[in-house]
Amino acid sequence: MARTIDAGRPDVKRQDQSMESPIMNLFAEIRALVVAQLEAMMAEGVLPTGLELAAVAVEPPRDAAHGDMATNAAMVLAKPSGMKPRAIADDLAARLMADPRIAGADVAGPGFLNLTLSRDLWAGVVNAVLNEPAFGQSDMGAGRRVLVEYVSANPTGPLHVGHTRGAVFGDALAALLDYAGWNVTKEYYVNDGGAQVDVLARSVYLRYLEAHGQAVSFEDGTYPGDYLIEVGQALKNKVGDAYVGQDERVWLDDVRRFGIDAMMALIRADLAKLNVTMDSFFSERSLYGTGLIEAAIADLDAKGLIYQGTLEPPKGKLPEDWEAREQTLFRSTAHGDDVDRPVQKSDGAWTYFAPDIAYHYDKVQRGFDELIDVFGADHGGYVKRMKAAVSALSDGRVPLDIKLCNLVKLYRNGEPFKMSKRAGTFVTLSDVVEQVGPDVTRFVMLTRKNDAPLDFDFAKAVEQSKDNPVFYVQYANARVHSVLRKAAEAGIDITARPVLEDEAEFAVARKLAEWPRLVEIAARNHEPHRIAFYLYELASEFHALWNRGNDKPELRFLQEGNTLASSGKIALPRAVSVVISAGLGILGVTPAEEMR
RNA sequence: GGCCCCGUAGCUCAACUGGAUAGAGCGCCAGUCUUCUAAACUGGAUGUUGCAGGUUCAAGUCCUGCCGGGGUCACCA
Repeated sequence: MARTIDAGRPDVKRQDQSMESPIMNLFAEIRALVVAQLEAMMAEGVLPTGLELAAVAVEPPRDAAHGDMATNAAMVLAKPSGMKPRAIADDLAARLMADPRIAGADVAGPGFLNLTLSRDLWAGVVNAVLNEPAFGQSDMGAGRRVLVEYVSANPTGPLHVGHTRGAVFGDALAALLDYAGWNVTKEYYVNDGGAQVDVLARSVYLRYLEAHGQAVSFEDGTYPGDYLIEVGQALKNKVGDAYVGQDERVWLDDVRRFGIDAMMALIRADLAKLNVTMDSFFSERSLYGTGLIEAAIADLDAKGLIYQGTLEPPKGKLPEDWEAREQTLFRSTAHGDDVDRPVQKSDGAWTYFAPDIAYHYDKVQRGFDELIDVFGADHGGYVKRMKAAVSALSDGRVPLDIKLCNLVKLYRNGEPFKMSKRAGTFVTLSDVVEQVGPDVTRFVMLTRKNDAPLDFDFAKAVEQSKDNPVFYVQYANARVHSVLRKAAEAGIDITARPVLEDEAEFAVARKLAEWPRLVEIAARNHEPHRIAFYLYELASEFHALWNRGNDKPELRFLQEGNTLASSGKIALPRAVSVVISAGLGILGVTPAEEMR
C-alpha cells in the first residue's frame, strides 16, 4: 500500500528560514536532548556509567500549568544510580538550561523535571506542519511487513453492522501503520471451504427453483434472505432448467461456486460503499487439495506438536452427549493455550482449525514480520489457539496481535433499533452507510476503543452540532477553509512565517506538536481510536481560539486592512487543517471544506 | 465450572510501554453573536477508578482473590 494519505497540504515553497532543521517531532527531539545530557553526566562521572535509559520519557504534562513537557528521568534513574531523584534532576536541569530551546526547567513533585520551551519553537512547529510533507509520519515501523487481516466475513450474505465495525477498524489500523512506517498488506480471508457455503449453495438452489415457479420453503437452516432471489434468477439465466429436479451431487459444486462468487461480489460492493479496499482476498478453499494444510500440520508435527489423543471433557457442566474420542491434536498448550486443540476429526477430516493454521502458516511463509487479525468479540475463544499456532509455526519470531471488535448496538433517537433475525432481515452495512454516509459511519465506529461496546445512534450520527464529534471535527476544518477562501479573495499571502502571540495560539501549536507522538502511540498500541480522540481535542483548541476572536478582534486570523498581520496569523489555522486532514485521512474520512 | 473482555462523575466515555491534584462530552446553572459560519465559545458542581490485599519512589494501569456485566467453551465454521 502506498502512502496515500492526502494531507490536503497546499503546494507551497519551502520557507527560507535560516539553517535550522525542521521540527518533526518535538517530543522526540527534546527527549534526545535529555538523553544526551544524561549520557554526558555518565561520561563525567556524575552518574554511574551503563545506565539503561529506555524508561526515560518526555511527555506532555497532565496539567498545562506544569510547563510544556515533563521528564521522569530523575525518578527512573534514582534507584539504579543509587542517587536521590532531586540531585539528578537539579544537575540535569542546569545542563538542559544551556540549550537555547529550553526556557525553564523546574524540579517538582517527587522528582519530575518540568520543562518550559522557548516560545520561538512553537512557530517552528507550525512551520514544519505546513512545509514538511512528512510531518506526523514516523519511521517507527522501519518498513517491517505487517499483514492486517480483517472483515473475513463468511461469503453467505451481505455484510451487517458488526462487520462494518471490523471493516472500519481494520482499514484505519492499516492506514495508521502505513503512516507510521510499516509496509502494510490488507487481506480478507474468504471462508469458502466449510459447511456454511454448502448451505449457501442449497439456499441459492431453492431460489433457483423459485425462479422456475416452484414453491419453496427455507428449512434446515437455509438462508431465507431476499438477497438470494436475484442470485437464483441469475443462476436460472445461466443454466436454464438443467438443475431442476436433479440430485444435489449434480449441481452442488457449480451452484456453490456460483453462490460464493455472487456473495463476494456483494461483499466487495459493500466494502466499496465504505471506501474499504483490500490488497488481497485469500480463499480457504485454495488450501484444500493443494497440500497446504498437510504442509502446515507437518511443520507442527516436525516440532513434536502433533499427537493422537483424547481430550478431557470440558470442566463444569458436562455436555449431555459428550463422549471420549481419539483425535489428532495440536499441542497448543506448549505455546500458551489452555488445552490442546483438535485439527482432525475422528473420521480423519480436518476440523475448521486446520485450515486456519494453514492460512497463518502461509502468512508466515510469505515473510511477514508481524501479523494482525481483526475478529468479532465472539471469537475471543480462538485468540489463544491462533497465537499458539503462529508462535509454533514461526518459532516465536512473528508476533500475532488479535484485535477483538465488540458489539455495535443500534439506536434511533435513543430507542434501541429492533431487527428481526427470524425473518432473515438484519441491519446491513448498506443500511447504515446509505443512511449516514461512509464518513460518518467510519468516524463514529472509531470513537470507541475496539474492545468496548459501541452505541450507534442514527439520529445523533448525522446531527450537526458540537454533540456530534464527526461534525465538530469537520466543522473546525470547514472554518479554516472559510478563512482561506476569504484570504484568497483579499489577496493575502498565506505562505508567510507564522506569528504566534496569544496563549490560545500557543495552546493550538502545542496540540499540533503532539501529533507525531500521538501517531506513534496509536500505532504501537494498534489503537486507531486515539486518532479520533486527538482530532476532537485539536478541534476543541481550535474552536476556542476562533471564539477568542469575539473578545479580542486582534486574534482573528483575518485582520481588517492589514494583510501583513493576516499573513502571520493565517499559518496556524492552515496547520490545523493540515493535521486534521491527515488524521481524517488515516481514519478514511473525507475532510469537509464547507458544511452544508 | 474453565478461559477472555469489561467495571472510572447522574449518563456516555478518555487517561500515553506505571507518573504529579484521575480528564472530556452530555445533562444542570450562569454568561458570550453590528463576527473570519454562535452549527461555536467561556465560567461553575460532580469521584473510596466494583471490593480486599500485594508489588513499586509512584497503581485506574501490574499481580492475587472475591463481586457484578458480557462473550465463549468437546468432530459447528
